[in-house]
Amino acid sequence: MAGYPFKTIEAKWQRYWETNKTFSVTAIDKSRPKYYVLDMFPYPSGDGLHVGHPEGYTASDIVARYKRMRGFNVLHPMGWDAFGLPAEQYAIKTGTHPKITTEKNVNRFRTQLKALGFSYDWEREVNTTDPHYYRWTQWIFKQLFERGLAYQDEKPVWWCAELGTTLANEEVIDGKSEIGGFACVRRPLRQWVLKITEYADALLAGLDDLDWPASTKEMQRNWIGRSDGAEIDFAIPGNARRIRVFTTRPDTLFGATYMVLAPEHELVDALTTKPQKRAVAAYREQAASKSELERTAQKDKTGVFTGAYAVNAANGKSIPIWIADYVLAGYGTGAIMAVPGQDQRDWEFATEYALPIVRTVAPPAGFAGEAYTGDGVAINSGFLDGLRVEDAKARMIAWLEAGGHGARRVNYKLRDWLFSRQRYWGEPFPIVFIDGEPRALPDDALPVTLPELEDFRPSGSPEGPLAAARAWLETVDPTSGRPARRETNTMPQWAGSCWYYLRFIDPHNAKRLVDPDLEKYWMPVDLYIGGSEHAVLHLLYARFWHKVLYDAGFVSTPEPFIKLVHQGTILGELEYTVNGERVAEDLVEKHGDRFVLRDRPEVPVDARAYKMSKSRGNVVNPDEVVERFGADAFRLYEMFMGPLEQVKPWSTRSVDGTHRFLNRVWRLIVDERRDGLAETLADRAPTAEELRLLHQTIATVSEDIEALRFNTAISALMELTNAAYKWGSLPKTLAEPLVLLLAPLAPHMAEELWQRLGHAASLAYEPWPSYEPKYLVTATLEIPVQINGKMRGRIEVPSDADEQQVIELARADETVLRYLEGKELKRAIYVPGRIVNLVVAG
RNA sequence: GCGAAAGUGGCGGAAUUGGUAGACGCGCUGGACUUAGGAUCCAGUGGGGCAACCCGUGGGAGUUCGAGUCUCCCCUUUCGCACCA
Repeated sequence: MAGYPFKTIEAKWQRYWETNKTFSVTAIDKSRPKYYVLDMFPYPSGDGLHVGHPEGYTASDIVARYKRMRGFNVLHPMGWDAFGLPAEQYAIKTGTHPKITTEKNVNRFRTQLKALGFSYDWEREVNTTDPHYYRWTQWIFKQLFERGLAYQDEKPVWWCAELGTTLANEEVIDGKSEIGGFACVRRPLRQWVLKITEYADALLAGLDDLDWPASTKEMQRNWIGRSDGAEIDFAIPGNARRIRVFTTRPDTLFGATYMVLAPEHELVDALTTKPQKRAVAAYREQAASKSELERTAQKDKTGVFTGAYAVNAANGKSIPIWIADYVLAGYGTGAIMAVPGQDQRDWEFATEYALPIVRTVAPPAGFAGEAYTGDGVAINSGFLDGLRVEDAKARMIAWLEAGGHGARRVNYKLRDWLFSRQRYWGEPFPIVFIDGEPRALPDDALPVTLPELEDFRPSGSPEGPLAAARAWLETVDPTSGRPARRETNTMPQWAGSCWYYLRFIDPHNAKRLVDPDLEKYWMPVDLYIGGSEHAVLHLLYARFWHKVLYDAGFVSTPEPFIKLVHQGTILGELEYTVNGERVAEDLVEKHGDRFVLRDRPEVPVDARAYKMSKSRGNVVNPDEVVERFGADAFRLYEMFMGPLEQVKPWSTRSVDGTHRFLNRVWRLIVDERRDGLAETLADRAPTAEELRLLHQTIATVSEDIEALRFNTAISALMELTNAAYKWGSLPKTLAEPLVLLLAPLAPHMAEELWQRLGHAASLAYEPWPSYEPKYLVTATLEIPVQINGKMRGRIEVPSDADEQQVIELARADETVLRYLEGKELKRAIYVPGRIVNLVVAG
C-alpha cells in the first residue's frame, strides 16, 4: 500500500518524546500561565483499550499540545484506577493475584496509549493500588475520621449477595448493582459511612460556578435533592409520643385529613389498636417481602388503617393514621401528613379508601384535575385564608414555631456515603479496634498494606476475606501499645479516584499528599474530560473529598474541576436489520423516510447503530485501526466524526478519509523518490489569496480548538490542503504554519514534516501561528441577491460600497433585472457584507 | 408519567447564531495515469425537470423583507429521574 510511512514516523517520534522528556513539566518557569488538562484515568481492564477511551484522551491531548504552543505550562498526566472487581473476580477464577493481573493490564494500557502519541508526562504516572499512593488515600480517610466525617453505623444498607459486598446508594440502580446488574437487598449492617450529607449545601451551591454540562449539574442537584419545608409534630391522644412529618407544603396543614406511616416506621407497633393488629401485621409482611424494584414499579396505592388517630394542630381535628408503602421509610421522617386536596398520591389514596378531601388552595376557574398542586389563594385554612402559597407557608411556619408544633426544615435526598466493602482488592482502612472502639493509626504506620491471601473469595460475612489473614489481623496499636484488631473491610473503588488529580501535581512526595506551593500553582483542573456515567458517582464523591480537604486547609480551591466535558459514546458501525437479521448495506434503499429491501420494498429495514459490546460482536479494536491507518489518522478520525460530546457511530471505512488527508499533506511537502522535499513546495512569495486562506484557517483552527470543535478544525485544514492542490504548489511560508496548525491533531506527522522543513528541535513548544486580520481584507465582495426572499443572483461590489451603491448594483444586475421587469420595487434591504433582498410587488 | 436534549442528502456531519442550506469527509458516478489497483489525480454527486425553473432541513401552523435557526401544537429518537411528601 502506497502512502506515507506512518509506522516508522510514529515509532520514531514516540521514541523521541520519551528520550527527550519533551512533555516533562518538572523544571518549569512558573511565571508562565498554567493549564491543567486531565482525563478521567481508566480502570485497566483485561480487554485493553477500546475506541471510546482515545476519544476523550485525544481531545485532551489536542488541547494540551495547543496550550503548550500558546506558551502555557501544561500539566497533562495519566494513571490507573486499578482497584476494583474485575481483577478480583479474575483472581477468584484463576488464583492469579490481582496485583499480577493489574500490572499486566496496566502495561498493556500504557503501551497502547503510548502508541497513540499522547503527550502525557509519564513521570507522573500514578496507580491507586500502589501502597505509595494508597498510603495517602488512607491518610485522607484519617482526616475524615478525625473530623467526625467518617463513622460506623448500623442501618439498612444495600447488600449484593452475588458480589458478596455492600454497595453505596449511587451504585444501586432500581434495586440492582450498577456493576453486573445483580439483585440487591436492604439489610442492616454495621458499616463505615462518610458524612457527605454535611456537605450537601456546599456541594449544591458549588455547582453554580462550574462550567459543567447543564445536565450533569442538574443530575447532581437532583441527587442531592434539597427541599425546603417544615417539620410538624402530630400529637396522639393517649400516647406520649408524637409523629413527626416533613412537608414542603406546611401551608396545606388545614387540609391534612389523615396521616400515613411507612410500614417500617418505628411507631407502628405502639400505635396499632387491637382490632387492627392482624391486618397491619399482614400488610407489613407483604410490604417487606416485596423487592425494592416491585415496590417502586407498582403504581396503585394500598394501605391499612392502624386504628389510631392523631390531632391536626391547625384545626384540632382528629385524623386517622394509616400505613402504606407509598410512604418511604428512607425519606424525610418516614411519615407524612396526607393532604389529598394538594397532592395527587394522597388524592388517589383518599379516593381508594374513602378518606375526606379538603381543598386548601383554590384551583383556577375551570380546573378539571384532581389534586391541585399549583399556586393560588388559601381557602378553608383559618388564619391563612386569602394568602398565596409562598406567604401561607411562611405564616404557617411562624405559627408552628410559636406554638411548638414544628419548625422550618430543609431535607435532602442525599444519604451518607456507605464506604466499606467486603472485598479483598481495595484499600485497607487505617483503623484498628481496641475493645471494639475504632482508632486511627498514626501517620507513620501508613500505609496499611494488603496482606497476602490464598483465597480472595468474599466470605459472605460482613467481615470480608481479610478476616482470614490471621497474622495481619491481630496487631498492636502503636499509639497505646495495646493489642488491637484491624478493620477487615476495604474501601470502595471510588476512594482512589477521589483525589488522584492532586497526586499528579506532586506524585513522588513521600512527606505530604501534595506540596502546598505546587498545589497552589496547578489547581484547579482547567479542563476535565471523561464519560457522563460518573455524573453522580466519582464527580460527586471527588467534590466532597475536595471540599473536606479545602476546609482542612490542604488545598487552595473550593472546587477541583472548573470545566468539565463529557465525550459522547462511540457506537458500533451502523447496522441494517430485518427482524434482527443483519442485511448487507447494498441490499437496502431508502423509501421516503424509511429503509426497505431493494428487491422487496414492502419489507421495512431497521437501520441503527448499537452500543459496542462483546456479545453483539461490534467492538472495534483501536490496535487494528492504528496498524492499518496509523495513530495520526486514527486520532484525526475520532475527532472528525462529529461534535465531541455527541453519541456517534463508528465507521472504519471513513478512517480512510483522514488517512487520505494526511497523505495529501505529506505529498505536498515530501517526495520520497527524491528523498527530500516535494516539487510542489515552492520557494515563492504567497499570493494574496493564499495568505487570505491561510489566515482564515489560522483563525478557524484556533477558535475551534479553544471551543473543542475539532471536527470543524480538521475540515478547515482539509480545505487549505485542497486549495494547495488547486494552486499546484505550496509556498514554504505557508507550509510551516500549516504543519504547526496540524501539530496538536496529528503530532507525529507534524513533527516529521517540521524536521524535514529544516528544524532541529521538536515543534512541541513552537509558538502557535498568529492570525492577522489584515490578510482577510479583499477589494471586492460577492453579495447574494434575493428577490422576495428567494435567491436570484449574486453581485460583485467594492468592499467599501455603501447601502445605496450596493442596492443600485443589485438592481442593475442582469439576472436580477429579469425579475424586476414590470414590477414595483417596494423595499430594499441590505445587510452589510451579507445579503441584499429586494421586495417587489405586481 | 416527569424533565432535558436532539431530528438536515445513501451515511457521519457543516451553516459566522435570523441572511447563498448541505462546508469537510465517507460512499457513489464518470474520466485520466496504469500490467493491475481497494494507490493517486481530475470532474460530478439533495430530489424533480431537456431547460427556464420548481421542490427541499421530522409534520402542521405562525412571526419576519428573509426561518435549519425564533414562537405554538403534534410525531419520533436519545439521555436522565421515577411514589422524594
